[in-house]
Amino acid sequence: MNYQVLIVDDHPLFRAALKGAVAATCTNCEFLEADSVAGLFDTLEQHPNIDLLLLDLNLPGAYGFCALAHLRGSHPELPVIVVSAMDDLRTVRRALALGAQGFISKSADAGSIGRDVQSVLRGEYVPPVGLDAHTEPEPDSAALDFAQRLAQLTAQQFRVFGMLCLGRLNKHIAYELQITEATVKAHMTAILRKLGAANRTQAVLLAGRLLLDPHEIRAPPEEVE
Amino acid sequence: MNYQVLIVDDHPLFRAALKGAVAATCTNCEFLEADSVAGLFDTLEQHPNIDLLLLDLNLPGAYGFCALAHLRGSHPELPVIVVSAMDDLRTVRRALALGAQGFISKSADAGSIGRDVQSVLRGEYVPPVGLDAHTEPEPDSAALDFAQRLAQLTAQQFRVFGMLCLGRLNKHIAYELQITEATVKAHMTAILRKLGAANRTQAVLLAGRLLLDPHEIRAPPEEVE
DNA sequence: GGTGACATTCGACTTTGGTCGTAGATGGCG
DNA sequence: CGCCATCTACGACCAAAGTCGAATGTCACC
Repeated sequence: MNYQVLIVDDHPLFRAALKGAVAATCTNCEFLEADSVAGLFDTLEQHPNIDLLLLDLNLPGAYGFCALAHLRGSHPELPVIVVSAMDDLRTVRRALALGAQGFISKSADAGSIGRDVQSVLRGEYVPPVGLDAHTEPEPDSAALDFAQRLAQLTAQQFRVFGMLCLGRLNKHIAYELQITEATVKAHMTAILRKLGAANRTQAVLLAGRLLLDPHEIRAPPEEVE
Repeated sequence: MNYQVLIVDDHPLFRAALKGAVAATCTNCEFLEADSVAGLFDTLEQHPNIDLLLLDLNLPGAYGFCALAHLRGSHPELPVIVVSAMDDLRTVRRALALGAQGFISKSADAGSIGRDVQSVLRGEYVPPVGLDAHTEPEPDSAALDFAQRLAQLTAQQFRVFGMLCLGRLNKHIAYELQITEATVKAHMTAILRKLGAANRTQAVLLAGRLLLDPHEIRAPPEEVE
């Protein structure tokens, strides 16, 4: 029985390196690749039996933790290992708090990466530095609340949300998704309701909670919903 | 000849502590206080001869580095010392890159605070840990570019910008500032032009550059201006 | 096969946002 | 003083955003 592992990173060389590191210790692994958030969700639709996802945090589209948050809602059974160049304690803690099953620093060596992947595949991964996603105090309840709201979005709504976070007009979004502007607006209304925002500007500000350094920000938008 | 020192922090106790620390080593200092960004600029208008500003980064209104950026444009002659609970190297570097004359960690003791303030008042402040704002490599050119754009805003435009960053409607902003919605829209048009944004959503996304951890974000809004 | 829940799509309508032109107020400068 | 630049303010006009109701399709479940 083969494992199907999906590697998502925008850097082809790094995807190859990751693949090599995992293949060295996991002889029965089959690999899939994606280089963007859109490609990630497309691949998940076409291959519903993927066993593990290796997800880079710095993907084109500036979703940051948003993609992870939505993954937890749309594919709750799929284990995700976050791969990131940023590996400070706060980033690790947030990734685990948002539902990642593991965290791999991009500066880790191939051996430990292979071992960690194996651990997650067997369901026995233990986060480093004594972290425990479940007993740790919640680092930022506002961010977690927003993550749960993001998880409620449907696939199409999340695509719209992604382009909203790029500052696109409804017209552009409609063109990209090959639908009418009226439909985009309908999705937008649903998105705003689910995210608890009064308009798209507030939605973007809220999304900042999953991108921001929480120590640098305060006073979220008031009068929400 | 007395120095006029303006202390801006939302915590009254901490303002008092700062005042005490400075007064201990600076016997000819006169103190002014403000607890918000609005109060800061109001005070600056009423007292044009202030010699030094102690500015907390975590002020109500989520301006983050935006207030500092605008200060550099609207009051280029006024020295600013940033006071912050966050004192990691990146935060210090960014504050100095954005034009702060000094940086004081909130965990510093009264003696060193007094000494640093004296140094800045005499124009001979040297940033800690071997940092030099001028020879350091620019940490984030996109953020610096946006800071320069922010510096071009007029006082009233910056007030509008502040409420924009809270997700307010033009109607609310008009009510707060006691002007017509038409006027707010005119200011908004000027703001968008100066910031290089196509609409308010992009303006908020751009503002994120001065609030965000730059390592966590990528892919700024495209098709700007 | 029927039924209910929900995703997706869209059009008509209202509200909000943004541009343009304009006018008064202010303040420096020759 | 007259002149120019700038800030502030406003109304009229058009574009974008957002709401509501409704049609279609899908899937699970009885």
